[in-house]
Amino acid sequence: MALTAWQIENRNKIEGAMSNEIRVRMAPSPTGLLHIGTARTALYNWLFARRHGGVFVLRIEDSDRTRSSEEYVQNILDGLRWLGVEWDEGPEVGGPYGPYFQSQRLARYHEVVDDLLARGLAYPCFCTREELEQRRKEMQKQGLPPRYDRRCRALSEEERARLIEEGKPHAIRFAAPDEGGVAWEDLVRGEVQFENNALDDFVLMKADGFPTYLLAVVVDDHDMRISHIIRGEDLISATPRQLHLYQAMDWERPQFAHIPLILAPDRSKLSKRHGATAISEYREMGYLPEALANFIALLGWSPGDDREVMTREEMIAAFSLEGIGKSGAVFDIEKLNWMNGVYLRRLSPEEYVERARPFLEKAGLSTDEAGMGMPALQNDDYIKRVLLLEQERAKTLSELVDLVEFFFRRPESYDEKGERKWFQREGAAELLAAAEKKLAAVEPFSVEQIEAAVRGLAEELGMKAGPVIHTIRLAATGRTKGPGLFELLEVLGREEVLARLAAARGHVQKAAE
RNA sequence: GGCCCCAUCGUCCAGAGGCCUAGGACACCGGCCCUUCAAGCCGGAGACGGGGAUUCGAAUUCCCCUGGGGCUACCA
Repeated sequence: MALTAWQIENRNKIEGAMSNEIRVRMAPSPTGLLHIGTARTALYNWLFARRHGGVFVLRIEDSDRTRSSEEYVQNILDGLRWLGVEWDEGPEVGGPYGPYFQSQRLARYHEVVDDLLARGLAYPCFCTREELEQRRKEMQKQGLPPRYDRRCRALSEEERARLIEEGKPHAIRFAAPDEGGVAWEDLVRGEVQFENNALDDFVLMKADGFPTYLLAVVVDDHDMRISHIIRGEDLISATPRQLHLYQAMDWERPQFAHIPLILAPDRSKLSKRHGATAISEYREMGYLPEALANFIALLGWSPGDDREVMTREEMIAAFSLEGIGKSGAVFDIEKLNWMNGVYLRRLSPEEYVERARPFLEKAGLSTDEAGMGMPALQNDDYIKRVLLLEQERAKTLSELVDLVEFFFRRPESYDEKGERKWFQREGAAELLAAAEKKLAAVEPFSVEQIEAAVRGLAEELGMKAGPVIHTIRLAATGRTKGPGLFELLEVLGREEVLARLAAARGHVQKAAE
């Protein structure tokens, strides 16, 4: 761990001589999967940096030793990259202000704490968790705000030395001012102020030698020369304490912008119990990253006009902190579905197929395992044609699996309502038999020829085209909805179509007995 | 409970004193198109939480109430 105060001061003097450049950061803690809300905050920071030609830093706040995990770090990195939120400095890309993991910056936090300790702005606290917990309960019972009673602040130097000598575990607390107040000009909310007497002597360094969030963010944001802190509203109450630290260290404080939270339909903070909250889950559900990013960007921000579907470049050009609203936004998956559909339809055929294919493969639909006994159908071209027939209907990539399943598996049953309507009709079996015969003779087996044949058949039978089409559709797919019948039959291929019609005819006859 | 934040259609946004008989989008309803479903197009219903104040004039400013939310850890 190479960071020392001297090095940092020196470096800042050299590099920072005149860099009031915009530097923002996202500082997730790897204690869970990348959350929708975290991702949106990252996006806003990224957009802000790009808009102003600044730098976007990613820093991993793994100062909670017990809850952080490598697996989550990877999930966060992957999720951000997938969304197209690339960081200029941070894990795996490095940068001049690293390391970008708080667990690797321990010496620096101790350095700061020692400085505070030496100046009497911090003190060791020997209270145990249990003691603290009990006192908190008592205070609450008495209707008092549960603040630390500062008893260790009153300890004499001798007592402190003795307890430390004894090896008694202790945390380090900040000696917070109890008079006056703090205020800052929040870039989205305007002036926000707090009274100091509502704050208590918060912990800077835990007994395990790891910094708390409050200490680590301030030190890192300062060391990494962060100019703007754009973060969730849930951290608004952490701000006054951070401000006190900046003041204690005599560091220039950054600008703050607290963005509203993303809410669940019941208007509470979006959490696991409301369903999918992780970016990776949306990825698996088949949402396109550009659609998801576009959608979450609009949750709390607007370009100022009525534009909604926007490219990355348009968003960058239009982004501003003024465009961020103050109230929480409910995550409406219905609208996401719509927007994802828009993006899906706008994809070029090639790109669309490329993105959709993995979902079919995962479902086993493009392999022999599908067990359809249709080896000829497993080729590349077939999959492409199948996928293309559903491009305008799909809302998500994973939904495609169901939409397209009948192309890989013969129907084992038929849609109930459809069966009643089309199969239980007078002459249904005969109709299917006639269709078989007719389609057997179609040459070539193309959309145009198939259409001509089917319409011709209807005419010969003295029927309208509709019923004939619907009956054949049900026989060939087992369903009442889907792509245009002629297109669908062409892709399925003559052999398979005839087999399915025959099977359906058998089914109808059997049911009639 | 205490501290802090917020408040326009069901939802996401526009609206920064007269342009608002409040605009767009999703969802919803109806119609068109059509072999179904989707897509697309056309139309409809749908909101300024309440009360004061300022002003010639308020969705827009101020105050109060109400409602919602966040925080209140040796988590971040």
